[in-house]
Amino acid sequence: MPSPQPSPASPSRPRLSRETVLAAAASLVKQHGPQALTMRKLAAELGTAVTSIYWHVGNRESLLEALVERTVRELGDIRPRGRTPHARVVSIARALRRELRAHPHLIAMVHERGLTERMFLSAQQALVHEVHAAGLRGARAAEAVRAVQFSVIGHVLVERNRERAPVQRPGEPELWGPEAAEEDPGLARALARAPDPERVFTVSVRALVDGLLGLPDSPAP
Amino acid sequence: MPSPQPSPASPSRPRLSRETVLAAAASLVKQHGPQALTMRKLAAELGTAVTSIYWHVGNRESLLEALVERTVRELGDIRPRGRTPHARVVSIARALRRELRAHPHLIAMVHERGLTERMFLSAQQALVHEVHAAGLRGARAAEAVRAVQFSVIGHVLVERNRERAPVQRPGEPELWGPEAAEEDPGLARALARAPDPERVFTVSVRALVDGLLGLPDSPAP
DNA sequence: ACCTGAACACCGTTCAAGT
DNA sequence: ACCTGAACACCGTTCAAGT
Repeated sequence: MPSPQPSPASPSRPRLSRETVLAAAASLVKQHGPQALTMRKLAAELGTAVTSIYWHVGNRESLLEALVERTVRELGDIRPRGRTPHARVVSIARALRRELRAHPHLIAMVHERGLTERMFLSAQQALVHEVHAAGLRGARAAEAVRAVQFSVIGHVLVERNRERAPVQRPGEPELWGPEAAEEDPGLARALARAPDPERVFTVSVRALVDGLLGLPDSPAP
Repeated sequence: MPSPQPSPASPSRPRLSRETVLAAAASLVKQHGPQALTMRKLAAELGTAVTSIYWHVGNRESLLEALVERTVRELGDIRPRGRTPHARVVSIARALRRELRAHPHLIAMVHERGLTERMFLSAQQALVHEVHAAGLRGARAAEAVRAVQFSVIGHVLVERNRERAPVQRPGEPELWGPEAAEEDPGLARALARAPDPERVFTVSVRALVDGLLGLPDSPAP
């Protein structure tokens, strides 16, 4: 036994492992998005031959799948805040949005790979609890939970798309010039500005929860 | 002048034009999505050399852009139905959803290319009208319009993603087994079933509009 | 058990050359 | 004005061969 660990081509590099590959891949995705993760760039990053990666992770698709699975597991629990069910549901929605936005590239990847339900399990259970507290039961409760869930995912997807394509042509300013809504200049001004996604989200969720649970100052039906 | 139109390599094929290229590209996208539109497949479809396409449309990206622009122009006007502003806003939202779903591959493409505002102009003006009729003005009216707009786009995006990845793992049935919510078996049953997107959409939009305009049977604030 | 290079079948795009 | 093939720089993946 001349050497316990026969040195590979580049002796300084530590042995390749599934973990190393996943870590490097995660860093590439985090920095430049999934489309920037090519097997060849990844190999270059790791200082190995492209084909070595295949030994450890199978192929590109299962590499991405493993990445997604890992991120979903890392997603934190949701802690509702507030006194009324209304306030607590809104707080869950906001927390959900924050978590999703913290992993911008991964939302779409999770969705495409069918892991959305697992990703939302913790939030879903929290929502069930609050919706119950608000007096909803059975199918109606389920509908309320799913309405909130869909809305949050939808908003985050819209926001992501907007961020990727910030330049809007023709552009709302031109569409909502002073003559367009002369009877309500305040509205025209508001629509001419770029929307504040945070604000749109909050307004929407509040209104949605109002509609689902009954208005905050009115008793549940 | 031996021949008024010197025949190309394949004499049966009519002369290539920007229109022909766009039509063939549109058909490819409609059938198999944007990722199936490769310049080489398109050339094969048209019976030309790949490079001929570049002469007519520049490159792949501007080809897709032209496609999107054309679809946006084709999008029909929205005709609100119903007696109350509430009903009419809901009808606009449903019409919007139907139009978007009629061009499944193009929603994302429109969004990525920043044409969403133009695409929504007609609907936005209809929404402004209804929201005015409901008594909202200025910034509040603008918020309501945008809340509806974001929600519809969001829902359609979520639905599209779900359709592309119909298999959910672990799967809600396993997550919502009988013991999970024993105190409300109706809820557990409802959540164990796959959601009906149409139903979730309707419930969400109704609740959202309730919250934005005031409940349908209560006066506007 | 792990790593390698060569090879295959794909991409989008450029360019000089044809008519 | 329009069309062409050759060439370039990229992909993901397979495979036989090395240690």
